[in-house]
Amino acid sequence: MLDIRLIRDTPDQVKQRLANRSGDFASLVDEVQSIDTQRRAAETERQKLQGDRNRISKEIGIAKKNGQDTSAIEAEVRVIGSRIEEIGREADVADARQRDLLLSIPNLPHEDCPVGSTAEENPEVRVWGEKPAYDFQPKDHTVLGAALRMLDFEAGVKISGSAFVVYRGAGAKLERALISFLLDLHTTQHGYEEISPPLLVKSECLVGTGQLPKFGDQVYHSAADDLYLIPTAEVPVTNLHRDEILPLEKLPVNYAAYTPCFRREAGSAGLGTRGLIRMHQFDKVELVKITTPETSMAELESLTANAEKVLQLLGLHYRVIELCTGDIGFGSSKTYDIEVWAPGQGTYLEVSSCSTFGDYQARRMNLRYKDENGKNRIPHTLNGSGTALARLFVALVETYQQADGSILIPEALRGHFGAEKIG
RNA sequence: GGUGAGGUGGCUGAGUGGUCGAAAGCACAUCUUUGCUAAAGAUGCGUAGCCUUAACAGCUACCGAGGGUUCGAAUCCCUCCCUCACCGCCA
Repeated sequence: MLDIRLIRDTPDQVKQRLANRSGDFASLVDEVQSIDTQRRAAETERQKLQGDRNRISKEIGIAKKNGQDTSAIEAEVRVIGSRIEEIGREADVADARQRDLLLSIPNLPHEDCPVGSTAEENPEVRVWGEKPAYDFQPKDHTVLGAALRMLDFEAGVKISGSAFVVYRGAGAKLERALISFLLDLHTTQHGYEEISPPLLVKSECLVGTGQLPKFGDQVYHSAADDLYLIPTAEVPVTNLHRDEILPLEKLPVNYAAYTPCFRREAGSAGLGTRGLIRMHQFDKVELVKITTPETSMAELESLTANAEKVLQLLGLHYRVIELCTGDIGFGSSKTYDIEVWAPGQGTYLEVSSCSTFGDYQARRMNLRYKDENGKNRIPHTLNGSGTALARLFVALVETYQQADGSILIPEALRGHFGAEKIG
């Protein structure tokens, strides 16, 4: 969430920067401001009264020790007590309301973030490789997957409904090989620590990373236990340090985690019509960093480079775009998307979204670090997919398909897959 | 799931209704002294909020969480959570 002091001191600047996002947040900022004023007035009054009560209660203790009658003075404190209760309720209500409001206001886009209103205005940052040429009509991964008995969409529907899939045979093995290839790359070449977190988390975690309270309809929830299925490993992994004060030496923190991800995709158009591209459950290797504010922008570049390395090693053509202010996520202050080319689709597919959240998530989860002067400061959090598996699977299979319907395994993956081709 | 024990500051640990935000020790920081790969002493050393300031200071809250009793709660009562041990069940 945003720093209330920033809103208090420079409300117009805050509103101006939020105005570049999609959605209107000016009225929320106004409301936070007026609640904050009320809250502080009530808080000040409460604290003054509490001080009075503490002082007089001490006097009662002393008087009683001296054997004096204290009934009059006790009655006086009783009046103060009921007043404290009254004003305290006001303060608590205002405090809760203020927190709710702050949790509903998105992060400020970074100064570097290109201004724009829709995805069409996202600038292309760079392109790697080029679209492969085929002397035959490249097939869609659903066709290839069915022919090679790798993907069974009917079985997914039978077991769990639309937008679920069963990987089988070489498909299941390819998925597994990709996971271990990605984890090995990031842990041995890029310096990340591997994390295997719980897939069910408490609501506090989702508040911490920003999915709650606004996007509760997008996550699966087990009401009986009040636990949520993670929509991304970002949630449990970033929250590893919720409510902690990290020593400076521990920064930057670099974590890589493979997990399945679960998304309800409520309101998404085209669910279930395009093979693996948008599923309720998909695998992903996520990269998470916690850094000092001074280094976060450089770390965003290296995080993005780490994710790009995956596609480079697999020889997949991709481009990097930067999201404009109208398209970045709720908690993000700057985001790069990596889109891989899928020949069978004839489109680019987003396989990674690399963002810095500035101190936005850290403030929500009360995460801090001690700086060189021993002062508590708020670190920056970053994350990016390194990469999403289902779409990577699509790009890989479609890119390396051969005229005879078989699929070549790129060299970098052969050690993990244990064969040179499928089919 | 059952029974028992317990949750106090970075750690250990005292504190069962009244100057307790909390003794003591350890760790840590600064300073002093002696000197040499260490010792002694002094001082300081939690988090958040409010109010202020050039800066300091001051006030309030926090002893697992929430509620209750009371003029006053770390301390008494209730509910919940967690940890440990043993038992049961189980991949």
